[in-house]
Amino acid sequence: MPTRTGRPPKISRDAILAAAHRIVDTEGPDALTMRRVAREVGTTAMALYHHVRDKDDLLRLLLDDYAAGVPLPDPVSDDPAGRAVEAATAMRAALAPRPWIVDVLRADDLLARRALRFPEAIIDAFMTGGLDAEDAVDAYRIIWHYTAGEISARAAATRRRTDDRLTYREQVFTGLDPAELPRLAALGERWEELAGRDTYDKGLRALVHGLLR
Amino acid sequence: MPTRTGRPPKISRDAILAAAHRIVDTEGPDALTMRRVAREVGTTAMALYHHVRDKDDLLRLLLDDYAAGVPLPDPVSDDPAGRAVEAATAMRAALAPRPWIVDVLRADDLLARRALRFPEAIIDAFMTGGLDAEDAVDAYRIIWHYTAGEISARAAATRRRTDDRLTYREQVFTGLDPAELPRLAALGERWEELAGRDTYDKGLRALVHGLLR
DNA sequence: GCATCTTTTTATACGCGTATAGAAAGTAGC
DNA sequence: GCTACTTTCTATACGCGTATAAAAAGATGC
Repeated sequence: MPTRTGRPPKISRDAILAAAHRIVDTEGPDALTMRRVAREVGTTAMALYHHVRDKDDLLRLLLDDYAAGVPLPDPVSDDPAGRAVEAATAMRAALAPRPWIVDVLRADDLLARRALRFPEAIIDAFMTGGLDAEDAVDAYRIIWHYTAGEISARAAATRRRTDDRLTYREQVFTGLDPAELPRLAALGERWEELAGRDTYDKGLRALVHGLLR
Repeated sequence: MPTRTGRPPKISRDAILAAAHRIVDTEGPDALTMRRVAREVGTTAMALYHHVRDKDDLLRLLLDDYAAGVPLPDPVSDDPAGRAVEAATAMRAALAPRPWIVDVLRADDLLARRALRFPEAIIDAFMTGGLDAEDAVDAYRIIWHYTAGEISARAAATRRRTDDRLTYREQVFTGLDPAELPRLAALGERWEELAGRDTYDKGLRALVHGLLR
């Protein structure tokens, strides 16, 4: 008997998700608060908690929806290393504009249901390259850690820059003792410029090469 | 004339830092709130803001103190790759038990003043290995991204595990379609076990090898 | 001694995530 | 029609980081 008992719901998880998508799209991820979502669906913040476990849960659902829409391009290279690089690059390209996703997923190695194409492709590339299953999973997780670290560093740096703190790094780098820190002292003010470079691809290739060796 | 005008301070930055250290040491980083620190030094939360810019600033100062006490062991290897691996491993060992540091420093490539020994040693190893200054800085930043990503993933996973969500990953991995995701479907429940492994060293060596190639 | 200026401290307030308690609105058994 | 039971929603509250405004407490110039 599938009859439902209890007070009939005024809102649904889908409605919550739709509202959340609207808010993120139009006002950015910072605007996504439980109260804001509640207002959007015409209820109170606490009512949401009967449909999602907590805000993290909501973000995970949001990401899963989002991931479903991101295509994994067909591989171009035919060597395993090239395919691993391609898949990881696609994964990073999908995530980089939405660093909040990384903050949500850090713990879970990008394990959102509808994002699994990315790990699948990377693990497959490594196994094709001769690694056994365990080593391929290790390789994937290593690449994930690198990717997550790079994206969230980049996001934090951008946030910082829009704030104020151009000065903090300069502060750290002024008046270094060349006797104690010769390399850094020699770099001096160049750090600021060098630290702005996008090194993802370089690191990724080094990683893939080293892992397939 | 170094005479001070204005209302004499009741508290000092040093007192705030000392209190913060006490709190983190005895109650953990989650207990470190501005109000808690204020109570510890016998004042109100807002009074702290005349001595530190914001909570992030406080955390950075805290980290700087902490970094001063962590030794960088003398190198054992004499090849550059070995020295880079040693320095990075020491850096990670210093940070891993205190993942909150990584959250604070993500944007700044571990640029706390008194932690500069670590980048110095890593950049030096790479330059000794034949890279020019720019490539060595790139190499350091790549290693930092990897290290930061690994530490914060590990920390988030641990937090997750102490919570509840043993189930989330299982959820994602049940009922995969072997036609669509053959590699992952074949792994099945083994993921949980494989994802627990510590792959830092493996990735680090791959990275260093790839970067010095 | 008193007004002025500067620095620091306090008071109050906002929106955040979410814990807790209880009210509301249905179905089911009698 | 009444009571029990279940589910959902609402009200209230807590501690968080911190913005803003006002008060306090000293030095300085007259």
